Amino acid sequence: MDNASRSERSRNAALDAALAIIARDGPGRLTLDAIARESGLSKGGVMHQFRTKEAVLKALLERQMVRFEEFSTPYRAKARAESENPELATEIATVREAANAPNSAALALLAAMVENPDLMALPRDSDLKTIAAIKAEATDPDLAMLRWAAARGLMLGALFGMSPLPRPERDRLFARLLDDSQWHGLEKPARSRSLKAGAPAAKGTSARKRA
Amino acid sequence: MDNASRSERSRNAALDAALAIIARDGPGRLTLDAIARESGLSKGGVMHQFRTKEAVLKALLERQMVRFEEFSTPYRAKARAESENPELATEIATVREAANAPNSAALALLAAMVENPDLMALPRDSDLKTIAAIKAEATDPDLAMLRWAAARGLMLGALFGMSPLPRPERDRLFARLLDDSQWHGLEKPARSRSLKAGAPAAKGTSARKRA
DNA sequence: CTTTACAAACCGTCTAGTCGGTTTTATAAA
DNA sequence: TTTATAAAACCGACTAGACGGTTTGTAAAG
Repeated sequence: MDNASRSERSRNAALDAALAIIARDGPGRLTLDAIARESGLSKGGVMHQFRTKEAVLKALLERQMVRFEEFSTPYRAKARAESENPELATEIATVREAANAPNSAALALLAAMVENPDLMALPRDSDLKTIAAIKAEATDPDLAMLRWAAARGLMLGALFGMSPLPRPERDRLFARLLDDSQWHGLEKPARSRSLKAGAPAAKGTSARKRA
Repeated sequence: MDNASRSERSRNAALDAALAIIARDGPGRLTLDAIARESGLSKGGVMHQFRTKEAVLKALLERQMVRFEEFSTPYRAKARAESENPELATEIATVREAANAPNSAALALLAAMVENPDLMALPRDSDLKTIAAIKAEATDPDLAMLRWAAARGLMLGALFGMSPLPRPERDRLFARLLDDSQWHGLEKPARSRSLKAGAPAAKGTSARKRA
């Protein structure tokens, strides 16, 4: 095997091992020795591929972000044709993917946060763009943000073992979040101040979307 | 000072110190020596009150849970008179509190997760009951769960520094989540299960999209 | 022959937990 | 109140091991 492939194989083995450890034992147990043990490499081998532990976390974070982009890009292409809010739909579907994948990106995020909070800047910047895109396409930006927040809440709950929602229920909730037609009842135009007390005109105000 | 008070004072000092350290330096920096330094106690004093580090985390988690119950109980009493979904309203308001409090329960949760994921069982059990109560009172349980999930998403995003939502926007979103009148447009009756006696059974098997 | 990938022993530091000893509080007999 | 004794709270030096990272050595690729 040539050197490039050999290196990549080792790097991936190390990152896979890191994910497995975080998922199984928690981010506090992620050590370089543990990575070496779990991956089958020696510690020297790991350190040859990553000069520091922080480099491992950074690489892990970047790899996971790439993977989710590989999922979201084709999804977005399809969603643009089918959905009223393709950016929101893409984000929700991607987050659903993260919730269902056993070794998700969010685990990497958690480990990064523990070790070095600065690493969070990477996903945060990407989030900023996502949020802007979601708001830009929405008739009711706040409602869009709430759908986005709900997706995140479901994912983080599942990931951290916090919310004990069974899988089928989670799937059902994600499906409802994704379905634009289920949210038209309460959209409020972007620029109007809150009309809490007034006549809400709940049912039919939604038809004037782009149809 | 009598022994009981002295002990409690020391225990609280240690837990306060732990929270401060997590908030300031991150959960990775939480060590027994750091707790001793920050609290003014000696290492031996800390170890006398808590036999292991895990015991510290457990006590911290439990204390924070109690505190949030102290917030939520009177809120629930008021909400029962004012809201259609008092359990949901209470939970959303409590989660908002956690998002805004500088030394939140969620920090303790984070530290526990890092050190020993098994400790998450404590809040998980409490969550189970909350979820059941929210569903029981809802005309549209899935929608209620989504409002609940959105609140969690907002809180966790703020906590982890993940979502860069500015404070006023977060407040606005929480307010909308809390306001029952804003969610009536899309409620769907609970699926045919005897949740509420005498509830008019939904036509057909499922929640079909509204035309 | 040079460079790259990996192995394994090793180093200094940090951390959880221990231990013998000291001070403070509790109990109660004188 | 005083004094004797025990128990609980507290201290800080110490230890064994884990940790991130380095160094030295070896085999394969180029």
